Amino acid sequence: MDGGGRIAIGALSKHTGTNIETVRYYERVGLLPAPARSSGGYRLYGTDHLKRLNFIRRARALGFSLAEVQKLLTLADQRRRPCADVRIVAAAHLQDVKAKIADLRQMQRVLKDTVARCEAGTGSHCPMIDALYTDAEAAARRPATVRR
Amino acid sequence: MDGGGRIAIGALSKHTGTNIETVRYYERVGLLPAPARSSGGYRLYGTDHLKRLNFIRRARALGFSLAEVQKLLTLADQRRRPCADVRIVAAAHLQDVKAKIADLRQMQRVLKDTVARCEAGTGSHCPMIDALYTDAEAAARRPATVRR
DNA sequence: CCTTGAGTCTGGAGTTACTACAGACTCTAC
DNA sequence: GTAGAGTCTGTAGTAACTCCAGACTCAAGG
Repeated sequence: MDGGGRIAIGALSKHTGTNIETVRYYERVGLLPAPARSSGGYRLYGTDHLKRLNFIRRARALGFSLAEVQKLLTLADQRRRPCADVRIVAAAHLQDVKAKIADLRQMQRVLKDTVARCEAGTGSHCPMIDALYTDAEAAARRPATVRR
Repeated sequence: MDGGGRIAIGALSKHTGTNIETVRYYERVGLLPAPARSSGGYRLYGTDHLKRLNFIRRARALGFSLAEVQKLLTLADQRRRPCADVRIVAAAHLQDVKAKIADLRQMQRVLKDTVARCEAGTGSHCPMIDALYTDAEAAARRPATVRR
């Protein structure tokens, strides 16, 4: 059970839906252990790599940063009751997600309003541009946790 | 009315809540026009710069990318009815924001569930770790438009 | 006039999480 | 043995800043 699947990087990539370059990137930054190599230097992965990579992808899909994924993996690696620690990481991330949703909803509200005024307006100037030039009220107030 | 406020970068930075480095960055990438200089090479800004920088910050606070801000500024600069064009940019961005909210809500749901199971669980293994190792159902399904 | 301390200058590197090459090499099947 | 697909390394690019070093400027006080 030490994983002897012996698959090349392309197969691993396909099985996990991960870009080949991304797999190598994960290895470079230490998320995925360096696999065995063929005589010619090809990476050969086992089932343990497959599992670990799936773990990473799922955590990423839930919005965990690579640093958080690293933490979770470390916790998962040590058998003895990491559950409380895991919960701390996950709960913190959940708070993050909540804050982002709140921010985005605020954006959405202002955007909707302004676009609506834009559609209604028949004047010579644009309500959207006006808002950006002169409103302090709507935007620019909050730090905005969400980055693009 | 061609803006002769003559303030240095630090003052501009304070007035707009923008980092000094960010102001220079905006100039470098062409969002903010290069201001006049003092004899010693200090940047000297006028009220037009102040207005433009405020525009940029408000648009950014609404989640517009710098490329979008660039577009909006160009549209704002040309007097003749850019409102329809502005609305196109803003509406597209609004769709973006909506999609991100949907994604984040999905994340939030799964995270909440799993954290809750984590809190309830008294067994020896962690439901969060389990989910990441074995669930295909919850995560990894959607491409996730939101990046951190 | 000189000094001092805060402000500003430039250029370059670092951040996150990848993605995209180029040019060389390997592997497999025929 | 050769063709074609797969893989290798290393480097550079993306977005939107942020930070740093080392040099220079500016305004006020003595």
